[in-house]
Amino acid sequence: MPKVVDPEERRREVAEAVFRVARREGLEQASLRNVAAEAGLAIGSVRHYFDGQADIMIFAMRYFAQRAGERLKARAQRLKTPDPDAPPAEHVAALEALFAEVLPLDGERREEAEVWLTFVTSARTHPGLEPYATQMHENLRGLIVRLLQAADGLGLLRAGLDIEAEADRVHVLLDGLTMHAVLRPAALGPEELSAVLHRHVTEITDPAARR
Amino acid sequence: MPKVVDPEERRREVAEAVFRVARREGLEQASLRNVAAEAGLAIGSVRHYFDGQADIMIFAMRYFAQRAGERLKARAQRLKTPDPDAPPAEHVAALEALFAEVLPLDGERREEAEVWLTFVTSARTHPGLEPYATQMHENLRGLIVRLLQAADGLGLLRAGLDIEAEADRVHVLLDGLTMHAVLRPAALGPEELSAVLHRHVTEITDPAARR
DNA sequence: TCCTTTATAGCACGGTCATGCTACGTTGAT
DNA sequence: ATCAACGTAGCATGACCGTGCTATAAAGGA
Repeated sequence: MPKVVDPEERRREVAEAVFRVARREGLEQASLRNVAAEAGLAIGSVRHYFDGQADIMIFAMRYFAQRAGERLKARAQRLKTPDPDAPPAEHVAALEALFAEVLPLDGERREEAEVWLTFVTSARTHPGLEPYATQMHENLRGLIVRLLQAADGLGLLRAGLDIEAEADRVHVLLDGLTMHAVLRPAALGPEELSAVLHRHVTEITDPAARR
Repeated sequence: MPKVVDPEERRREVAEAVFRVARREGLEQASLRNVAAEAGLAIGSVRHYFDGQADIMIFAMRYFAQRAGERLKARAQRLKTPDPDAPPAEHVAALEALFAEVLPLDGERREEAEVWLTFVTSARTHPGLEPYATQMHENLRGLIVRLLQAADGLGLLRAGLDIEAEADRVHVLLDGLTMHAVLRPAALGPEELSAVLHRHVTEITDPAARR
């Protein structure tokens, strides 16, 4: 055999090329030819690792969803403060920081958000991609619910809040912020994103817990 | 001449065909051929009214943005209660109803929202469409600011709110709701949309104004 | 050394695309 | 009745697309 290559690694490299093309020119330009050129591979080589163009798309989105899910979990783990004796204000700050993790506040996450928006909107008319859009959606929504439940358990939230309804509101707010950051970066920069999130977290938490 | 036809009307019919194709199969399928077939016209006929495919796209989005802007204005006009003696609770309800006007709560607005999302996301990688995406964005944002200022003038809002920041939050919330309604209709139906909006309006308005 | 396996490369085909150009009716004014 | 203007239709071209298929090169076990 030739160079001894990890096939899965190659597929991931191709997927990264898909991401770059999709960010730069849109997913509809992620043709076999364009992707191969972007990856620096011959068209025949790419086809050695995929059944066809549809296969590339599906792999790329599955890979993206899986990676995004793992990062989400890792960040949640890292920021989870298991210290029940910390002052409530710290818990509130930790909650806000966790929500902020999914916002495109730096270049890397901004790029990730561009790919995310491209994929989830394209999934509406590409049935093969839909399962992964659903998976990402439910991953985030599940995390939000768990965080709000934990916060409520610590008495951080305003009294009488409907957790499920508030989760909807936070979810919609975070995705709306991400969408605006991607589509209108001049109008909604990192500071504005953080400001809106801060305002929202402040409003759903108990004033007594913030002191 | 043959049938005596209003050219502008013809262009609008073609644009409607673009909307239908974009909703059903995505904007990337809105080729000259597909659009002509959808409009029930010969490909040569369509080309008689447009310079080319790019011209069709730009006209379609401009037409969409213009129509959406007019509907927005008309709805705002219709619902604007110029009666300063009405009880505050009615004013709050009117504010919420106005925000609800932009949400895809029925089939027609749902279809409109699908086209909207397709266009604004596509505009990111189609420079010719960007001006109209900006226009729609600023139309909505401007309306929200004016409504919040009017509400604040009537003393409906909580004390100490930053109108501009709150406008960002409402804007992001409305667009996030619309996006979720389009992409995940099963998870976020009309009732959930209304519930989230109601919760939000309740939270930014003065409790005293709601009685 | 040879030969099987695997990576890489690319040709050829049929299809769709946008578009330049030509041709054909149809219509209404002269 | 004639003809210029305009709507309609479609052919020809060249580009890009996905994909079936074949060919070459490299590597490691026999």
